[in-house]
Amino acid sequence: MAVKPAATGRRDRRHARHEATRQEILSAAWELMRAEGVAALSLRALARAVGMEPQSLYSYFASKHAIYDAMFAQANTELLARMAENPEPADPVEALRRHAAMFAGFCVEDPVRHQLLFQRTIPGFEPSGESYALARQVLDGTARRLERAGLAGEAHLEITTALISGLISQQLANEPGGHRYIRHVDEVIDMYLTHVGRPRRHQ
Amino acid sequence: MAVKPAATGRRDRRHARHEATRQEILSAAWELMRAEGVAALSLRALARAVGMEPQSLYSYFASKHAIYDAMFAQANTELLARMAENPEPADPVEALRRHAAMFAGFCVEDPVRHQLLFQRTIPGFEPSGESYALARQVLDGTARRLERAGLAGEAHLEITTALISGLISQQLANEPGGHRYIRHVDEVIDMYLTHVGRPRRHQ
DNA sequence: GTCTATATTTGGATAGAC
DNA sequence: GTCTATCCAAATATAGAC
Repeated sequence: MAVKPAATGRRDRRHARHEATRQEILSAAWELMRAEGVAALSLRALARAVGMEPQSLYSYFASKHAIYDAMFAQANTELLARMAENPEPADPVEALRRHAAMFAGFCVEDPVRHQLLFQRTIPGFEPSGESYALARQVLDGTARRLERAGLAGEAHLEITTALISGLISQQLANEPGGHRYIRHVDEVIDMYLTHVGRPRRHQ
Repeated sequence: MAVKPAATGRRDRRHARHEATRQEILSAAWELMRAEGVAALSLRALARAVGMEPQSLYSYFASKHAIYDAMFAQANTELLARMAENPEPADPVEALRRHAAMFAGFCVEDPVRHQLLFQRTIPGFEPSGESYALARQVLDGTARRLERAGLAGEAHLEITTALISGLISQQLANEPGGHRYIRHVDEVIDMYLTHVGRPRRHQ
């Protein structure tokens, strides 16, 4: 449907402003969550943080779950960007190690984000199909790297993600901010490679 | 302080009745949690479940957190009992495998209990010192079995618990009720034993 | 797009009669 | 120990004026 250029420009500007406010709200939501915990996010506190009345948030998000969903999508997009910019060495095993290290770093640098993405602890929240597709893309990226390192198939994906996510969750639970557990990520990957008969000493 | 036998008997009966009601409340709380989720427990619903007014619960527990704490202690006590009754073979490696299998089974058989015990997702809830001591006992039992299998020291405890709990949490997140992940518990233990130079093939 | 006003539900907790 | 009555605070969400 065609519109007059002038009207389009005005509409674009309005749209851009709307988007900017949305982002502002999401930023404040992340900050609040980090301070108070994932479950403690409330529309009241969020509105106060951005200088609005709680009701005005409904001009930007249809519900509280819509905010969670936008955050879920945002976090997955950020992770996909990290994956894209993370150098992928020609050596597939080294690439796998780098990927795992990047992933672990991403998870532990923001516990609240990790909780939102990988633990399903918010009662009643289910990511939308659109947002879930992003999460799926992340998993596909991991699967591709595993395949290249000779670990094709669901079973390898399941076990390796379980082992690495075990290190991550223990790190977050017992020593947030540290690296006592996740420093063993490379070791665990090599251990698994050796275990399945693709020995490859850690360099 | 001495009391008359008759009075003592009456007090004991009263005390027993009080204890029984407490247990009834806790049972209902577990049931509700399993149905609605850990975070969704409310005093109103709990009271309705046991046929009381919400306010009457305060005769049995000082607060909602006190209920969580009692449940936390109860679950740890149950786990300690399982550990005690679980046969401990003379062979320390086999004993370790059995222990891990029992632990994994305990965790996945009740996701809500697992969440209460091992994920800290209830905002503001911290187990009391008394309850925490029980959790500590559980960990000590694991450490003792690791030591006997030649895995003394904090590092081995950290890594093995991370790996096994990774399998458990993936199991609960992706296939609750199944065993696609936890069936690899023995394999992971053997893999780790081999990795640290205590090779011991799975029987 | 933002506000005021308000609806509705729910939460945890206390006081005091019985 | 249990109830009625209540409090207070907070939650999400809607209607309608401006």
